[in-house]
Amino acid sequence: MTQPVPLSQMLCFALYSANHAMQAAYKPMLDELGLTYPQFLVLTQLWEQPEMPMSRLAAALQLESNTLTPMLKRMEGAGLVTRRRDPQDERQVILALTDKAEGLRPAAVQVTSCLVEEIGTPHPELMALLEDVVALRSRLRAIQS
Amino acid sequence: MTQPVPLSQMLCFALYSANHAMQAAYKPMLDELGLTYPQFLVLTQLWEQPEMPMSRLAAALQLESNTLTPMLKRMEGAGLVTRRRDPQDERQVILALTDKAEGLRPAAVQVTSCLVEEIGTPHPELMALLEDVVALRSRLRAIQS
DNA sequence: CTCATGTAAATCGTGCGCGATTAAATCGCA
DNA sequence: TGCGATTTAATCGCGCACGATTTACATGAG
Repeated sequence: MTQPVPLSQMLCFALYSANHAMQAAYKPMLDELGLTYPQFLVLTQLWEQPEMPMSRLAAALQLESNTLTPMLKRMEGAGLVTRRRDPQDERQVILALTDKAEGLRPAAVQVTSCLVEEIGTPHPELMALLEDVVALRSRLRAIQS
Repeated sequence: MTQPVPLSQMLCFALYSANHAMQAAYKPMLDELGLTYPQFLVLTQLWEQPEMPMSRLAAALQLESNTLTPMLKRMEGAGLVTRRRDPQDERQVILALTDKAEGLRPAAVQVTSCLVEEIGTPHPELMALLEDVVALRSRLRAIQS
């Protein structure tokens, strides 16, 4: 059974390329806000809760300090977040949204709803797909092999 | 309507993080073959058709020369592919699999079927998810905004 | 034949992701 | 109280992705 499965029928490639297509679809709108796609995801989390330790953000995004530290420094440089050490535990860095980032929130919400509209798939179907993708992610994370 | 949708309910983040989880699940097995995840996708295409111009590979993976050229040079250095100019059209680069890369094919097929097993989702459900993700990708590519 | 047009790859710069390591602060236990 | 173990960020190196530009080659209209 060394029968080749073509790339077009591999779930891993479908995810890979759909993710790229999603980023490409967001790109023109995020460009206008001066955000990269990962930065947009970070802000989405912080718009939910505007102050949190970096460890919490890392858990939410499933990213580590080697990715987040430089990214958050760029965002700090862009005036989107502030970073300060927790006085109670100097190991931790507390992130907080700036007013500038708060100001981007309505536009960002528009970006997503605009994109959902452009995709054109009925909302219930999108939610069903969301659940399936989240379930797959859970099973993948459970592997650890 | 600037109501925030939480990150956990955004399809874009589900795709983003599921893609990362997929790459992480493949990683230990690809490490043993000495392949990165994108290199594995390139080989999957070339196992289907062991010789093709770079432009064709680029179309299949939806990547461009600025990504593929350095990656294929690394793969050439690793003895996985050969690169030569098309004598009929010196602009084009013809890629071909080496025997070494052909030799990896059975192991690679095992990798994927092993992973499908570990995920544990019934095959029909995986195929249904594949179709849904592919359909989403099509709609995203159609946007162009 | 010539030159403008077009096309395929390569190059350059920037921003992720992530493995591996390091540095600093805290914790826990004798 | 002191000291090893743990935790949290930061740092370093490398390999994608991708926008923008450049170079080499091919093509076609005049």
